[in-house]
Amino acid sequence: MAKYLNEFDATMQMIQGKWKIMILYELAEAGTSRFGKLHRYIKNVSHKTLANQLHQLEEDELISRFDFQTAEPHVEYQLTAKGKSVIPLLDAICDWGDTHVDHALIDRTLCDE
Amino acid sequence: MAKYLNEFDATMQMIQGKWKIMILYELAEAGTSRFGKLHRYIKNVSHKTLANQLHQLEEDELISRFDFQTAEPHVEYQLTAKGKSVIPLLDAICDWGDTHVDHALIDRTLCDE
DNA sequence: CTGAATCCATTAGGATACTG
DNA sequence: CAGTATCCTAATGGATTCAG
Repeated sequence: MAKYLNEFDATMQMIQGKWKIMILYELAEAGTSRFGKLHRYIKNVSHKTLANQLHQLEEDELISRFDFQTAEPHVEYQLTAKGKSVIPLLDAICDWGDTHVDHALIDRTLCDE
Repeated sequence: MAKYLNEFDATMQMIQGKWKIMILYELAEAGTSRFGKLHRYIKNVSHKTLANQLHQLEEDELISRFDFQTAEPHVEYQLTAKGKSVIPLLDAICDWGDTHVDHALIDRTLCDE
């Protein structure tokens, strides 16, 4: 059981972060994306914070980063196998919220898009 | 999709907290427990923090609190139906970690019991 | 375009002491 | 026993600026 608790914490560490789910979902949909594209897609995220969250996701091996090494900087991000495997778990968390969370409480801050 | 993201955040809010999973798992096993018993079961948690987390879980309606109103203070906590429904989700998070998290990284801080 | 560095506000959680 | 109040530290994330 103590073993499981550590794995719970480790998993939570990987997926918690204000914008991580949006990054993961966007990469799951688009397949691949660049820093600027993610920044435009995820409105309201600060430049620094997006860089931080991408770096954490990369450290946890949920996403991979490929630098094209051209004169004009060009970096692409995509899900790793591990990253793809976590998507159904995120879906499960959303689904539980869908049926158990009071919707009146969460209709306040829809992404302004 | 934005809808789902809000439900993800709402769910994460409910289950994130350093000791919440231990509280929920203990109540799931024991059925009911008192403040002091939880404090003895969950080693290392501070008095104040345990009180905080119990209060949050109660606000989110994952647990219920019954005060016996006797001379000698006596309060019992137990899972609500909503609280019971979240246990399989917590299990799913643990299970994902079990198969996808590097065990070398999490064997450091087993609960010292 | 990508990203690192600095400064700042907010929050979670621990230590401790106090109340009924 | 159960809970509250105060003080303190560490970590998260935003605003902004600098660099390659």
